[in-house]
Amino acid sequence: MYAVTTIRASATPKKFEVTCSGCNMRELCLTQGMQPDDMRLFENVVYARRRIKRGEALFGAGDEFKSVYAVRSGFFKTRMSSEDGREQVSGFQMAGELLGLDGISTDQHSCDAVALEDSQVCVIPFEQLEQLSREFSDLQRQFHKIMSREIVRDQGVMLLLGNMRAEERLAAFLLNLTQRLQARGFSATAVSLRMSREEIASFLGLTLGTISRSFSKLQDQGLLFVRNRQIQITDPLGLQQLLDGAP
Amino acid sequence: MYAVTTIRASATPKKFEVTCSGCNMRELCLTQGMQPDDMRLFENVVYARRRIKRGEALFGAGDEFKSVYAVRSGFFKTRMSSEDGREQVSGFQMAGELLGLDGISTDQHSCDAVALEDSQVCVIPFEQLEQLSREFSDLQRQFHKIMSREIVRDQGVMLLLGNMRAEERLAAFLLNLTQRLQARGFSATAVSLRMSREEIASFLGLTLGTISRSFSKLQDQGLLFVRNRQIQITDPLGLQQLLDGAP
DNA sequence: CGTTTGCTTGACAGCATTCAACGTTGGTGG
DNA sequence: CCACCAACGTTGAATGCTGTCAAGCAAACG
Repeated sequence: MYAVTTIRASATPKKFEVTCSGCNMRELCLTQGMQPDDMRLFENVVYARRRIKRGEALFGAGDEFKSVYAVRSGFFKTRMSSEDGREQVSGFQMAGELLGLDGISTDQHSCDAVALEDSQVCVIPFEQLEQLSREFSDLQRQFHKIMSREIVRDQGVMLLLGNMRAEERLAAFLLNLTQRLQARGFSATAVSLRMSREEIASFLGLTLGTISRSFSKLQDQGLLFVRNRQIQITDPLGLQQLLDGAP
Repeated sequence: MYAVTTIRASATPKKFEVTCSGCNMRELCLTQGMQPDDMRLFENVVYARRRIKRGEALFGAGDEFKSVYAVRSGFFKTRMSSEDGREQVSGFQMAGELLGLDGISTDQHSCDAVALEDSQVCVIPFEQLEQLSREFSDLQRQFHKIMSREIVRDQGVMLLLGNMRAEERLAAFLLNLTQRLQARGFSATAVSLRMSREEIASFLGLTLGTISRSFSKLQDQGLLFVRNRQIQITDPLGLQQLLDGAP
């Protein structure tokens, strides 16, 4: 169905000059709500960065779990597969979001994380994260919130996959994407998709053809303009109403 | 689609004599891997129990989040809904499993937890859980593993909802159920379902009719016997192969 | 014993998949 | 700079799975 081959990024972490306190994602990341002094200590733990080239994997299913990762720049997808080889994109991650939380449960990652464009992540060794979060309750609380948010997010996707039809799924996907982009200072109406139609399809439990058709239909309804991976949302409320009101 | 009415259980926590160290679910619960001495301290936090009658809610979406709950006996479903009223069962929980983790992210529960039979839960005040897990790394680690396991579980459901056809979904559901029951000392082949066909359908993103048909088909294939809510699995490997091999 | 609820089954319609053909884009090398 | 190729995306037609609706039945409950 999808290519199983996975190119691994070189595992060499590099040290950069950027700090958590100086990071413009700090209010969306683990450090949210931390005291400046505590953050200084946290920076001693999160000193390593890793560059991941487009198409390379940050980690793969089965890899030993040692760290979680905060996306510093770029864009990722996570992809899981069942024993028989069925694959599915389980999420898309952008700057400020955490990757690797799946690995805690078994000390092994259960999905692949692949960069959709050249990216950079902060490496957060998990042992040390746990240790620090034993000392700083702000950090502990924020970490728990992030894990919980991931649970709630996944359940939202379950609702989407279980209840919505193709157009609604795509609308929900686009709205979610634009909301997250907006929180990062980007336009809420002009989106440049980083993922292929096939990846969107996989994430939404549909096929490439259905996604393409759904884009066309949303465009015919005057809700957006599609030009390759450039999406111009002309009627955000209309998109939203696709989900709220009666179909 | 589904009834929205939710009867709330009386909020009176009761104290029982049973301790964590004496609980037969201790190896499946938060206390797994804890030292006996630490467990004693933990018991001072987890002193309250709540009885929930069949059909009553342990908590509901929007309720303030104060505690997580460990199922001591009985059986629950969690149910979420989107703004427009679409509902979906997001999971079924049995003894030893944790409820309420969704509430951490926003300090409000985002789903309902409803007892499918008369049940009993241990109330674990979250503030105190965080405090204790700052002192005991075993507890901290176990809690993180449980949250991570929930993430992985949800992603497994996403894969099911996104990729499988009706019979496969039902097979996967039954296998998952029997595995969990087996881990609790019950038979892996004789299952007494606690949920209705409609609840199974909602969980699997299907309709009541399709579930009923799928049960009949699995029975016709000689994989199991259905008699109301009593399921006798006669060919567990065959069920498993439904998922592994080519459909 | 009657009523209600839950479940099964049939017929039909609809939405998404499948398969295939065609068009477009972007990258590569001449 | 252009030509070519491969990957990606769009669209059409036919198939098939699942949803919908309704009828009938069984089980549970009072």
